[in-house]
Amino acid sequence: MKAERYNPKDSEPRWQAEWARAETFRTRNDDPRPRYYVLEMFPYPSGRIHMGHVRNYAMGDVVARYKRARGFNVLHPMGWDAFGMPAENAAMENKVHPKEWTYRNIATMRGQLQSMGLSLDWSREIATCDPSYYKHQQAMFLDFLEAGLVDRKTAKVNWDPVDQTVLANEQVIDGRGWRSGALVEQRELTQWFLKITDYSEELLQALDGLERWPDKVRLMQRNWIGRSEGLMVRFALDQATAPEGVPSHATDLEIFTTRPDTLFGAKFMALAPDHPLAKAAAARDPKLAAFAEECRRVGTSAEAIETAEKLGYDTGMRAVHPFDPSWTLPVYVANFILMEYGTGAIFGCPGHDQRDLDFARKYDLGATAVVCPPDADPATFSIGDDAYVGEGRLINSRFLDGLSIEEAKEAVAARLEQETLGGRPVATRKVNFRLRDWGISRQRYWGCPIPVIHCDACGVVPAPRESLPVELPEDIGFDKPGNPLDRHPTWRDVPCPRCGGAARRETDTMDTFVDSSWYFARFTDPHLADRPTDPKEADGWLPVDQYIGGIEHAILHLLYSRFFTRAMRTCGHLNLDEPFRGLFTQGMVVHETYKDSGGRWVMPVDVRIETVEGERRAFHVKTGEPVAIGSIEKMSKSKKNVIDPEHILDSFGADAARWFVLSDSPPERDVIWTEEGAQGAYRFVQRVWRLVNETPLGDPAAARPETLGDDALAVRKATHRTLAAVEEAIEGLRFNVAVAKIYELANAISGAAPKDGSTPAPDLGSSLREALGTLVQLVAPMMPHLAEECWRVLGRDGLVADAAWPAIERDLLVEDTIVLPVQVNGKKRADIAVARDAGTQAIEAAALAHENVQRAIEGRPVRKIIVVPQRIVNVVA
RNA sequence: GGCCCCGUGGCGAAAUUGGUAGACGCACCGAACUUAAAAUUCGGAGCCCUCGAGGCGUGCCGGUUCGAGCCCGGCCGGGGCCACCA
Repeated sequence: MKAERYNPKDSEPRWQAEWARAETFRTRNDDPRPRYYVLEMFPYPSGRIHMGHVRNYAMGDVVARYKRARGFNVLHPMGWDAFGMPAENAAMENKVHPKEWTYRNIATMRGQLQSMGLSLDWSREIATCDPSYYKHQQAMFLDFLEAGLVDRKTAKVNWDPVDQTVLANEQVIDGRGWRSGALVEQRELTQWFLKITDYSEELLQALDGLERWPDKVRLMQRNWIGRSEGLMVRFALDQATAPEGVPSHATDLEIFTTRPDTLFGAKFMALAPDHPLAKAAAARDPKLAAFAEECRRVGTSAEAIETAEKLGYDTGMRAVHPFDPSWTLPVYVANFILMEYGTGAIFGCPGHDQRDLDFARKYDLGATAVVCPPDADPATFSIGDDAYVGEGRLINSRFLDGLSIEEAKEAVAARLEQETLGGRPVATRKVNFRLRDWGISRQRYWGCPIPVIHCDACGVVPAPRESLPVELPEDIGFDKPGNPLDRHPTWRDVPCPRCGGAARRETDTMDTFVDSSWYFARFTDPHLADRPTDPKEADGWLPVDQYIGGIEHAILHLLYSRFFTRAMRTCGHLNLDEPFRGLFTQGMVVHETYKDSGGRWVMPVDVRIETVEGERRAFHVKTGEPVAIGSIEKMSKSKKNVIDPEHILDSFGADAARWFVLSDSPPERDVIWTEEGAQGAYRFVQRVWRLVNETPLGDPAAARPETLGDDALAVRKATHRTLAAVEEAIEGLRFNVAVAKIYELANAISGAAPKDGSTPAPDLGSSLREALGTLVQLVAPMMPHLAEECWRVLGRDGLVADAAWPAIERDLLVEDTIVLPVQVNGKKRADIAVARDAGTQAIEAAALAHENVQRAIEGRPVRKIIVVPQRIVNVVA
């Protein structure tokens, strides 16, 4: 009964059609079973899926199918992060409308994903560029506006003068726009901000509760939020030195410090070039103005920071030390002070801050040690080339001398809080965050319009709710740079909703990160017309039980979503804090690179690998010429080391592709795509098919005999051991381990089956039948089409996709006799077989009786025997 | 500069979380089947040697322990994130 080879090209579309027909993966909100929400980060519709998608969605699909089998009502939806710049770039390059380009790509990619056989509920599909989606986003913007969560303020941005748009920091390369190549300018623009900083403390604290998130991601977010505790201290300005034109109220200079303990080591003050006091001084000092301009020009984005010299300009002003009216400090403007952090001003303590020390050495400002290391002599300790930032006790600090750093911080805060300057306390305790508000204005067309109207008389007026969605106009052109919305008078010019006078729409659109900050909530009830969410459904499904995506979103997308969920809670759209209970960040798919003799990159499809004299060699398939094998890199068009999933799905089928990206590497690590590995996966597809078709099983109607022979029992034990192991591996998202365990079961089955094709004894036959059924079910989450086909061959009812996960017979997991390794002085010398419940004394006796053990002891007295039940015996002699 | 992660056969890796290191796969070697190849099946394989009931072995050095891939300290190498954050 030789079976035909399994043909995925025939089988896969058939089962996909069957699942669609039976609505197998349609999820109903009124299903009473416990809920489980699996979500993979939705794709940007760039044109075609890539291997990263295949890996991401294969993982999510394993979880989704496994949880379905375990009896959960699983929500596993898919959508499109469909707004963004590539659509506009395509419009400019290919004269195709962004909308048309985007929807065409969605159609292509939907087809590709469907050919992967994913257990998705396509009835819940959403695209963020669809007015039925962004309508609600606009409504929520208005909600946030009313709730005080939106701000409008000026901020410095990277401005590309050629493309006439704002660029994100990542889009500025060596000070030039990534598209236009034009020198980027720093511009002050009035922009919309979402007040994520209102939730700084909460977003930080709640990280502790995200136990099923990778520590790495939590740490990255913690650092990004960047909480620091310190003191705001006001230094009086020495009025004799204050230049004219400094506003009379600016009698003091406020700084933020985390090291108030080092106040007696202060040598200078430094201001950001944009600090109001610096600007006022610059107004009367052309040289200072030129210096500040120079600082601005260099900018802070580039990595030139590493090499940038610490530069300062002495304003001539002096600030009075808070603990000594006779002690004044020079006030510099310095290029390394950021206006955005703290107050844009610092006091410099060269002794205990390396940057301050560098600055002080350059301008000869001195350095006094005020913290003495525990092992140093306070009388002689001084600062050399390195600032001292470690623990110690205070010196040279008057009333602080002898205190620890913590005690000194407290003492300084306590005293300065009591003192006043101009009627207000000199110092206040303050928690500072690195996190900034989220600027969402983009000068682009292909994004969600910000629903406000600008009226000369009334100012900023929200678009009336009944006018939503503010839809993007479709009659636009990309022949000129800049935002087409700006050049579209019939769209832009509208009457003011308040006074009826001439007004114009906001032409900025929202950052696309806004779109992806709530899509997971929309999936819970995606066709709701009047509200973004039904809070009952959102609360019922969320938080997402398992979210899977790339580590590149560790900060922005995941932090924005955490903020957005809280903002939505504030506005009554749902009632929870955290969107994602479990987060998994998967690794990339990487590939070798190839170069021909001319140094040109060669695509993997044009390369043939051979082993010549035990060495891997590559040749060009067309010319036959040798090709150099280069390093393994992330798949990229520029290095041409890209494998098109479509090609793989075509030649090996979806099951083999899925199986391969799940095997080998642990899912959080990069997986190397190799032709051999893909073929290996395909071989396993065929092997399972052969096992199911060709393993002789005897009469299918025969009942399993009461007593099993050794070989039949071994098969049953292997089956249930594998079942337990695979279950644990999938629960832990350790798909590579699950794959390995499945191989072991396959090996056990082929090892136990009669080699000559003869009919096995009834006990073995029924054990093998059970083993094959279990194998098919274990394989089903990963290779669903093959599994359905095999399920039918085995004569089982219905779809394996609907079948309940097999129950483990725990009795089969425990052995009556176990083999224990015996060590002598930590080196393994023997194995002994003992009863599972053998007592310590019996085990010790058996161990000592073994001749290998006796020989290793060499007649020395046995000092101690350690018996670890079920594990090991160690004889210490 | 700060913070963090990772180093195990030729390769990807596994190791019940302190208890037999190298499961499983890829590549490789041998055998069977075949006119031949592919496919398939069976078998081999960490390294070293004097081939033994042998020695060595999880980047390197040291420590804790009956016992360390796993814990602690210090190096070396690779990678990531943030980056003048006061």
